[in-house]
This record gives sequence, structure tokens and C-alpha cells, in this order.
Amino acid sequence: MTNPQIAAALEELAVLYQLDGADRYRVLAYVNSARTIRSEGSSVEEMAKNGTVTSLPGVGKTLEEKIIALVETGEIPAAAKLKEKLPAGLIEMNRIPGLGPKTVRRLHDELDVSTLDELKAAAEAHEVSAMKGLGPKQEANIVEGIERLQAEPEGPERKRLDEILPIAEELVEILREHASCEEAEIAGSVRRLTDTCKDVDLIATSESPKELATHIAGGKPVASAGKPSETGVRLETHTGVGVDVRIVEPDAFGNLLQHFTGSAAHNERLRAIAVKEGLHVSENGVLDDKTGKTDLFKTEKEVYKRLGYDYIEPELREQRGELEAARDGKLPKLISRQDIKGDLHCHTTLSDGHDTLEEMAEAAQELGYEYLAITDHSASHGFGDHVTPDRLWQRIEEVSRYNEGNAKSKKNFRLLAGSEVNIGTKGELDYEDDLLDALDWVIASIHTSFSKDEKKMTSRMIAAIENPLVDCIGHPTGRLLNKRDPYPLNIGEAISAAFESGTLFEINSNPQRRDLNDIHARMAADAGVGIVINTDAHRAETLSYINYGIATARRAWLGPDQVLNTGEWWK
DNA sequence: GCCGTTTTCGGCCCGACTGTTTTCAGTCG
Repeated sequence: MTNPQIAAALEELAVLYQLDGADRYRVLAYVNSARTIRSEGSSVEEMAKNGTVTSLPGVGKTLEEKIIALVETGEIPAAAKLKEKLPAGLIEMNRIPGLGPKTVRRLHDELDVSTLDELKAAAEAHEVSAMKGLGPKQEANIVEGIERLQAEPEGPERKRLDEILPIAEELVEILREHASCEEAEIAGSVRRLTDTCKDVDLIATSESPKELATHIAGGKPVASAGKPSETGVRLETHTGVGVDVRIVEPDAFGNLLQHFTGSAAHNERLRAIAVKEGLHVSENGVLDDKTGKTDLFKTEKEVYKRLGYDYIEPELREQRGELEAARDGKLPKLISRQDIKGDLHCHTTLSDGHDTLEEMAEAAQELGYEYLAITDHSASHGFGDHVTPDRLWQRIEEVSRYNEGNAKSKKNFRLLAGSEVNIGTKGELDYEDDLLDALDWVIASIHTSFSKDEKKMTSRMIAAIENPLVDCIGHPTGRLLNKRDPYPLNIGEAISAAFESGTLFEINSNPQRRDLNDIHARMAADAGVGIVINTDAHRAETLSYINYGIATARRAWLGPDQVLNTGEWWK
């Protein structure tokens, strides 16, 4: 059972407890433990079985028991029991925006409704607005919410960062162009550069906030807008992205930016620690119990300093140890775009790429790189764009001639002859050893047979890792964001094997992949596995995807020393 | 349900908004 599956089961139990009227802090304990488990790199199932799961923060004796029952029997007894008592429809009702567990429970008890259809019928018969504390607006909201839920049962999909970032940047420019706008920034998960984002948070300072809110509401990308107010406005773009714009007075810009950048978990921990020191942190400032005074700060750096921390980069604010590190002066120096000296994974017209070897080389030099590995697909790629051994031998010659030409003109740039070879179902590669040996650089990737079980996939992967001719594993888990789950793989075992054999792992920068992800990349680097950040570009323009890979590396706490293509070509 | 330099019980982050109410509970981020 994967960590996200365990987390989902605990979240469901939290909702069930909530509907059952449990103490809110008990509910919170389940929500928090689910969050911890979701961002844990090691297998929580294994931790539960070997008795170490209580080492996770927020997981105690009771949760340990429940997790063990879950991984052994597939369900948590307490959840099964509550499900007998509370119809499944109640969990669905809880997903109606604006409707929480308290109201859902009252609707069930007082109107005897157990399904979405029954609730909708009751609302349409105006039974809801007849209840104490509920009125016509709630009733209309319920009908609308049910219709939306039935049309789109999964709820709105989170957008990938590359789909949402350009919109956020366009909107923040529209804020900045207004005369009354002093400062405007992207906040929220977009600023933390997460893989996917639910919506866009923008913050700004202005002496005429309502005017600024009205201005952004009339922006070109905006399809609809709520009522602009003194504190901001809520928008929806033509592409269906929700946008929250928050505006405050200029003096509190640092507090506001810190607050709305999140993550929620980071801020909750930050505030909990502050309370012990008599400080209360919010978007409106830092209140000191001793003096009764609230301090406002123009920059985030000052906010963190006031609370006793070094400045924490947004990508690190995920409640993964960054607060402790910032207090002890032990935050890592993160990698940045300027550190990257070359790209070690791209495709040309030889296989399925759009541009020629020369065009890719040209683009790499424009990015200031010193080297670029040409890694077209291998002999069994299929789709009519496989590369035969003969053709790859020729390609090695072409690369060599290109480099000779460059040497004459004294350019500090070279191409590397490489390949992205397929890992077969038993871990075998699809070129002969002498050809692989003649290449400068070999990436091995899994492109077929994703549905084998974890044991088979792991041993297949480890066979490739242990092959001395393999330099690097490409997109190691095979996921496609919002499209395809990672194949089953024991990442911990793969990391150990890679460390033993000196094989590198790739962070694939394609924004649909970002694979390794932040959690696994941090795990691999902590275990001493070398990381390379590649784009897997299939055309010259997409060499710029490197920024997404760097974002993942930063979220993984990586510095330039842990990423090999920050130095000159080493082989 | 978890946790501990306010320790084994009594706390547990913060504020805005909404819809319903005349002071607030519930929901959300």
C-alpha cells in the first residue's frame, strides 16, 4: 500500500469522525498525520510493520494500530464501523463547497436524507431553508453544489505548474501596471513551484485597494469576477483557473506575502512555535504578548528574522524540517539556474525529436551550456522512430565531426554521443555492449510494461542500475502528472542499488513528469546518490524546461554540489 | 489523538467571510 493510499484512508476516517461529532482536535490529529504520511519518502507500510512508524511526527500508538490494521486487512475497523452508521452519501455531501460536517450531520438527522439526490429533492422542496440557522442562500448553494458534483464527480483537477504559471505571471503584470499598485507578487503554491496547483494566489499593496481590485477584475484573462472590495477580489480565468487577489497596506507586505505563500503546514508550525514564545503571527503582523504591540514588516526576511529564523526560500516551506534548520543556521544553499553547465537528455530528428542535432546544439549554446548529450531513443522504441545500431554508430561519428569543427573555432562547447536505451522486462538493454561502451553517456529508462508488480519492476530496475554500462536512470518512476501514476517501484531499494553501483538518477524537468519528484530526489541525494537535472527536450525551445527540474531540485533541498551537471563534463 | 524546557494532563494557529442572525457558528484557506 502506497503512502498516498494510507493518507487517503486516514483523511476519510477524519471526515467520518467529524460527521460523527468527534472532538475537533482528534479529527485534526488524523488530518495532520495524513499530511505527514503523504510527504514521507520511505514506505509507511514497511515502517508500520517494523515498528518505527511512531517516529513520524503526529503518529502515536493509536494511529500506529490503525495503520497496521489498514495495511494488513485493507481497512481500518473504526472506519468500517462508522460507515455502517453513516451512509456514504454523507461523505459526498461534505464535498459540497460551503457545507461542512456539522451542517451535513444536521441535514441527515433532521431531514432524513442519505444521498445527494435526496438532499437535492429536500432543498428543492424548501425543507432546508425551513431549518433553524439555514436560509434560502444555503439552499440554493446546496442545489448548485450537488449539480456541479454530479457533473464533475472528481471535482476540479489541479493544474500542472506549466499550465498555471504563465497565467499567474500575466495577472501579476496587470496588477503592477495600475498606478495605485505599489507591490504585487505571486504567492501560494505557484510561488513554491509545486508540481500542480489548485488555484492562483496574488497579493498586492495599494493605497486604493478597491480601485486596484476593480482594475484586475477587468483584465483580459478574466472570465468572471466576484465583487471587488477593500481587501481584494476573487476571479476565474477563461482557462478555468481560480484566482485570489489579496490587497493590504504597504507596511505589511512582508507579513502578507509570508502568510499567503504557505504552505498551510509550514505556517501552522511556525505559529505554534511562536505562541510558545508569546508571539502571535498572522497576515496582519506579529503580536508580542509582552508589549501588546504588533510589528509590521515590509519584507519576508524581516518576518522570519523577528521569529528567530534565517530566510527560508518558498520552495522549502513544506514543514519538512525547514523551520528547525532555519533556526540552527543549517538551511542548504540551493541550486539555481546559473549553476547548470549542460543538459544530458534530449532528442533529435533521429528518433522522435522535432529539431536536428545542429539546431539542438545551437540552442544549448544560447543557454550558455558547455555540453549537451544527444540521447535519442534506442533500437526497440517502436513508433517507426527507433534507432538501429548502424545508425547510432554513424551518429557517434557525426557528433565527433561536430566537436572537431567546434574545436577549430575554439568554442567552449561539446556534444556528447548518447542514447536513451529501453530497459526490457528483465532489465536487459536493447543495444550490444560494444556499442553502449562506445557512447559518452547512457541513460536507461522504462518505456514499456508498466503494469508488472512492485517486486518485478524493482528487480528489473535494479538490473539496469547495476549494469556497468548504464550511467543514469531516466525519469525513474514513470509518472505523468494528472495522467499516469508512477509504476510500482520500491524506491528505497532502487536508491540503495544506485548508491552501491554509482549509477545516477535523473530529475526529468519536463513539467508533465518532474520525475524524480521532490521527496524522492531528496531521499536519493541524502543516501549519496548523484543527481542530474535534464530536460528530455524534444525540440530546441523546450531546453528551457530546465527551470522546472531546478524547481524540483530546490524543493528537494539540493545544492549545486549534489547535482553533477553543475560542473564541467566529467567522464 | 498527540505531545512535553508551562511534561503524563490540558492544551492544541489565525483571521476573514458568509449567511444567518442581532452576536455568532460554521466554513475556508
